[in-house]
Amino acid sequence: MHAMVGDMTATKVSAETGEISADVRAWRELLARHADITCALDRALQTGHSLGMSEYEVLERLAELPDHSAKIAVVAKSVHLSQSALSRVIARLESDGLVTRDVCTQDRRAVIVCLTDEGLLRQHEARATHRDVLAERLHAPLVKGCDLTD
Amino acid sequence: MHAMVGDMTATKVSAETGEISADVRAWRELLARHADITCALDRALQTGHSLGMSEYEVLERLAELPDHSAKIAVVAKSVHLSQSALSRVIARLESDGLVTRDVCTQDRRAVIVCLTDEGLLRQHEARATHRDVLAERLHAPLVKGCDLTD
DNA sequence: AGGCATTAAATGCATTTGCATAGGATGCGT
DNA sequence: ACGCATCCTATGCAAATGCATTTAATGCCT
Repeated sequence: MHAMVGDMTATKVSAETGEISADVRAWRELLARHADITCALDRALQTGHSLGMSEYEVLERLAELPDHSAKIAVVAKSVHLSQSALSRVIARLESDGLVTRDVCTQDRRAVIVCLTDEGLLRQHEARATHRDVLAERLHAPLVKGCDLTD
Repeated sequence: MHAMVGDMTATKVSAETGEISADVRAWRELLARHADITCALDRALQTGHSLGMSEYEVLERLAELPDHSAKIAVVAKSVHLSQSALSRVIARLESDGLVTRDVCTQDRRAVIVCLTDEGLLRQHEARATHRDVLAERLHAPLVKGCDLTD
């Protein structure tokens, strides 16, 4: 059904002693790294470029495409947002003049999002900030303790 | 000021070709892993134990302590929530009868959170779910594409 | 053509979160 | 003892998110 990870001995021991398993430690590190970078990235993008992380990511994905446009459903596949959240992110980007939304002529249910010139410019400006924050924090040692016994 | 990571040649090339840098790839993987596990964990804890992830984490930290209690400010150090969000998580846990909140007698500004018997029980029940989800997804290959060119 | 399941996107609503602020307690300097 | 900066928690408020539902368009089957 699904793979067995670790062995019963280790599980039993950690349950008995209250020790923290390797998985939990790894998970907490992932959480800590994610929180650190997300926070820094959000602040940097917001203060420097008036963009939230979700908005930047959509711009980024579009900028990577040859024609800077795609159906919303396609963008959804590469962004970790619910369909409704993505719909609203794109609505915000549109009202900021960074993307356009046009009904797809082939499939009139779909909407094609396309980066405007201003959107492409903003993405390029923000890209440097984005790169710098990642370079600075992606591999840096974590500061915050993962558990109270540290 | 801050360390230079990578070299200008690589940066220039990726900027020109639109290639995705190693940092960005790593970051997207981190985001994808985080989203996948967070989503699964939240669903599993919610449907199985009526607990959100934030709530579970607070219970977990308290359960690891010998006396199952700590000042809120101490818990805050191991959880990635704003002070206000943590305050509300603890308020929810209290109204669910899983923790108690008592003003610290030594420092009457502080509040001591303490796991109730029911809280400890719930944490123990949920711990198995938590462990299983991590074991299943922490090292599993990622399904969702990280960029639109995949 | 008509009916029906399916798909795409938008919207109402409740929840969670963070920021800014307020309220209360502590401790230190004078 | 008084004043004042600091610390700890709670709360008002706005923004972002997910779920459920709605609206609209498509494709298929008969």
